[in-house]
Amino acid sequence: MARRTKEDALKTRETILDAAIDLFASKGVSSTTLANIASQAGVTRGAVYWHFSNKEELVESLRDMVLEPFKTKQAALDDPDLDDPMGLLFDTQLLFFKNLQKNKKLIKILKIFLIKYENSGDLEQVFVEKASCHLHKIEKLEAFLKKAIDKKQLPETFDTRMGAIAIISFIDGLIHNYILFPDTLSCKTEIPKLLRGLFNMLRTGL
Amino acid sequence: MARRTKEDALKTRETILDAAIDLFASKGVSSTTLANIASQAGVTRGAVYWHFSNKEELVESLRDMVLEPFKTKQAALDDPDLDDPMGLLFDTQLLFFKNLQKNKKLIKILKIFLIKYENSGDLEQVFVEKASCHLHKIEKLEAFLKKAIDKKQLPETFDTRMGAIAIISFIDGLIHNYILFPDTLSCKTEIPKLLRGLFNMLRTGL
DNA sequence: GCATACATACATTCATGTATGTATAAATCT
DNA sequence: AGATTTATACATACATGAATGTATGTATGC
Repeated sequence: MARRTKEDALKTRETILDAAIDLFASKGVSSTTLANIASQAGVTRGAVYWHFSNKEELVESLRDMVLEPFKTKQAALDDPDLDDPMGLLFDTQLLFFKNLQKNKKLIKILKIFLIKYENSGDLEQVFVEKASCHLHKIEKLEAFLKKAIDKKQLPETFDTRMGAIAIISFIDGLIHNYILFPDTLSCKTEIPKLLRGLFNMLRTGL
Repeated sequence: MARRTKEDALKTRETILDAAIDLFASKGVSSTTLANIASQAGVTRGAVYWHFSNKEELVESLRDMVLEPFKTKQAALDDPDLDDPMGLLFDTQLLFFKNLQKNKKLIKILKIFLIKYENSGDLEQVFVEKASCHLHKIEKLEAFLKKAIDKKQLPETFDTRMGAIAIISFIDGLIHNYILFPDTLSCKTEIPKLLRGLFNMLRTGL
């Protein structure tokens, strides 16, 4: 049998992607072969090579699946004049975790890139940099914090460099924790509390 | 030429380990071959196989190089009666970063296990669990925080579960940040400030 | 003389990539 | 509308290289 309909083809493509997600998240990217993915998806390597030119392209497809949602959110953060920068930052971060909570597949993909994929060369951690809404680049976050200072939401003497590092580190750690133990952190209670703790720390402590 | 003296053998063993560290840290574990390591070390695969039975054993040797220093420190934290738990916790974490600062090789090895190694199976993150002085196990950290409550260093109403998560996440994030950009964080100024901020957050905020 | 500390050579597996086959959906022609 | 053609969506088969593991050689310190 061959040449299914156009919709059938899209379906197998997604089946292959799902198989890849599961295997990558459990065995790691480099130790899962395209044959593994094919058999898990119930197809042959021929199908995999038809939809993706190689494993790297498969990985990049997964990467896009996580990054795309943030592209839209990023625009709001780049807005030059905001009346409540810190509030927006808080909401954005909370929204990130809410999305994770209701999308189990997203968690798996994040897991792949955070602990199941060996990034190489200078591009290392490129993904993680963008993971929490593209603010992961320290410079961008610093610029954003300066807006908060302008709006009197942070003290004049605030050290933006250290503030940026504190935010990135804390969020990063929370993401790692969430990925390993999703059940220990609820977006209704724990996450907001922790984020509020972080933001209080920024306002009061140095 | 063959059969060098006993000290020579130990020297080549360390040369091989150093080569492995460099290659693993730059290319990732799975994409560096034993032939790569051998040539980088100036020996043949025969030498590598003489000292290590395979790549996995090499990786575990590196793991031991990082974990061993913590074994000793852990004993102090397990002490049932301490008069200054939070102080000890602070000092231990700071010492961790100080060790990183003066041991460039340690940073590389940490980098390998944090972002250049795809952990598989249920043992995933075993290393990371132990990275910050074995306190990474939430239960252990919770028990430790209870000691701090007993000593009135934390409020009676303190949520130890969330406190543990906050500490682990923040430290984890700082470690990741330090590994990627060691120069942005000094153990003399930034790290103590950030740790103090964390500890203040625990005392005051929720 | 024997175990050591390697180097060299060989055999095997295994994942990849590509080439080819093929049935059928879809487009084109009449 | 039916017949023919063509591109599609795979399955199958094959060829290749690369990494591994092991076996063997060998010089030398002990």
